[in-house]
Amino acid sequence: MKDDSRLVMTELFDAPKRRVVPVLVPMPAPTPYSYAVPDGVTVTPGSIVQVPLGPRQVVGVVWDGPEDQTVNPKKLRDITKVFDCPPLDQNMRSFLHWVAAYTLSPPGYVARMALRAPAAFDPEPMIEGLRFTGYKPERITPARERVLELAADGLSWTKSGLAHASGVSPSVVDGLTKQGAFEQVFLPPPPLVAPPDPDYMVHRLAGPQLEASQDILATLAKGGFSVSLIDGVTGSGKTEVYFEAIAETLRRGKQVLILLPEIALTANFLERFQDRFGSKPGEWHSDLATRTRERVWRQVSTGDIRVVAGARSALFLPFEDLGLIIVDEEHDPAFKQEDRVFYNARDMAVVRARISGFPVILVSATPSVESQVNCNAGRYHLVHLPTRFADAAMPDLHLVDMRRHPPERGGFLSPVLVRAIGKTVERGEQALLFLNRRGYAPLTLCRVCGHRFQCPQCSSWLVEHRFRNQIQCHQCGYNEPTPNACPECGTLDHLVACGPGVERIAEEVEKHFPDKRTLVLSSDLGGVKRLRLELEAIAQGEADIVVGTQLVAKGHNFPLMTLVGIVDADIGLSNGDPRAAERTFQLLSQVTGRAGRTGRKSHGLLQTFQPQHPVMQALVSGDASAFYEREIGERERAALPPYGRLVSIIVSADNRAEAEGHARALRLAAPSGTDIAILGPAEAPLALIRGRHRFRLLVHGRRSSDMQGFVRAMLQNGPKERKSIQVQVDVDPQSFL
DNA sequence: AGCACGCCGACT
DNA sequence: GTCGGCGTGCTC
Repeated sequence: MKDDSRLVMTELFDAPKRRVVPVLVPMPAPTPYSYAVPDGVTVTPGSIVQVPLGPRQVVGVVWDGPEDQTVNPKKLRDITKVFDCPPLDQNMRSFLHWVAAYTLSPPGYVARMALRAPAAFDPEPMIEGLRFTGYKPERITPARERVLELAADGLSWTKSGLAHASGVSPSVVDGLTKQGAFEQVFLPPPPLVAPPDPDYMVHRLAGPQLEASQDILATLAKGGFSVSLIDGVTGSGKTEVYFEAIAETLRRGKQVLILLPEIALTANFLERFQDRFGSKPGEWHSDLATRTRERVWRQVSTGDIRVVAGARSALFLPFEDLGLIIVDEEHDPAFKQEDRVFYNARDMAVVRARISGFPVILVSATPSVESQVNCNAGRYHLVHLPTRFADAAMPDLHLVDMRRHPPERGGFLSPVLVRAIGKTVERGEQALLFLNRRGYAPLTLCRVCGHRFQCPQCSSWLVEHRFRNQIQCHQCGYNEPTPNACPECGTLDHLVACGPGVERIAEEVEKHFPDKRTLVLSSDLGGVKRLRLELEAIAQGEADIVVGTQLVAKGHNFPLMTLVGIVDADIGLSNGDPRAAERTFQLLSQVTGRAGRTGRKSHGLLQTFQPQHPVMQALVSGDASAFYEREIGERERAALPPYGRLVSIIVSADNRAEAEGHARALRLAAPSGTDIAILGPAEAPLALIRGRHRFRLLVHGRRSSDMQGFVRAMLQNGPKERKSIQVQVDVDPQSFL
């Protein structure tokens, strides 16, 4: 016994004092974990390290702050490895910290978003190359001759490059190497993209475009943090304006990030960039090959890539020296991430810029109401581009009152629209019909017994798809072959399709114009390749009438399109979403903006049952200011009840079903009359839109019973820390700005 | 998040 | 008698 205690004492006194640092690991712990730093290893806050976590090795970031004294020293494990790459700098760490606090997410998850490149943390390996030694083997064949001719300049070649360039097989080069004609050299890996040249092809701007760009450049010249919103109609040249801001930032030696909704990150955009800057930007999006992703990450962190065009996750790349963020299509809901860490990349871009002290430019033809409010309040600087440039006129938009001009029985197109299509195609121009509904008909029922086809998994309606001869659930993906008998009463051939989808509209169009070429554009017909081919074909004039879903709204230009018909402008206006009107306005503006870029006169016809609706009025008048005023007022009125009752509860859940389970539990637990809004953190700014310091609560809890108890207690006592559930209260993000 | 442990229902 | 469902707990 005595010996034992002596042993313990000895260990206590003699154990070398290991340096301990906090490390953020990719798991939902509320604080960093502590790890020991082995002798001879140096780390600083921001160092990217590999550490053991349970049975596996994970990537983490050495974090700021003192080590956690409470952790049992026996549990401490050593850092396995420090990666040879630039540590995340102070600004980046502050940003990650802020995002974690604001989105109420575990900091380890947020950090992981910055480390989404499995093997990028060690330097790229050198490329093996060959260089001519000056020695010519005695046996020279014609193939060898060609190789040596090329290599005679003494520059380094890769084996495959040299073989390819001289038109021989790599084994010829191998042979020459064996003979001693080449020595092995190591070359630094080539950059993914050449550095962009800010003065490669300067656009000559004029009129409102020039004024807008001077305005933006003046803001940039002041230096430091700022937010500008470029508000300009489709075709007004917004891109050229922000390209000037990019050029100026590049001249100052800083990196630039262009955030785009994933779908807008097209070859077309990259080419426009290349035309202006002489090389393509680095790309960052979800279907990048792993290898490319790693190289982009690496070269962004070392500063080799100067401009990145990327989807929302590009915001978390570790730029070496970022100096400008552009958020194009800033109103687009694709900037919201709604799993794990909930954030809106547009807002987090503003925060990243604020922390690092550089400008942000938001860009949209139809700004979000939030950004409009921020402009009105003077927080954001508004740059207005009111007109299209050159000969591109805005299309003339008109409403078709469906009560006065009803379609033929069984049809969905009013005679007014049918006539307009006829005139357009007779002139040899194209017409686009927009309907945001895939398939043939959104609902099928039995005429005999009234049975409605419903999804067995999730109870939404099954949508008939005639092209595929299937009925599908658009919610969960369930599908089965289209039946011809009613499963309820067994009656044959008495199933009736209710309402239109794009396929049904195409059928109606073909009936009216049997000798014209009608094409359906819908996301469920083939992959990206086929879609690209079809878009190309349309641009070449190989279709007369195109019937399309939402995907026609984005990016692609159809030069011959002079008529856009909105089959049902009212869709989506009454679905309970507080942003329904805003979304409809944005979507329809985008779709109608597809027409009229040709210099020819172009038209848009919007079929509606509500011609007086503010959205319709805003669209046809071309003046959205009254609409925005009204929307802002509506948000005010819809604002959640005052603090003291529940304001909003942001539920952290694994998936949507689970979140809805929590919502049900909350409604059960709360006394009747209590308003409960369940919002994701990405939605929270909606409730906070006027910048009032309302409180927001988060319940981190996974069990409905806990939630019920929590809600009861909170309604009695007011929000405060409880031991079984973490409650965080934080304030309006605007107070940060 | 992953992963292990542990306790009850249907089957090689 | 085992295989495997997911509820619970743990990782510095």
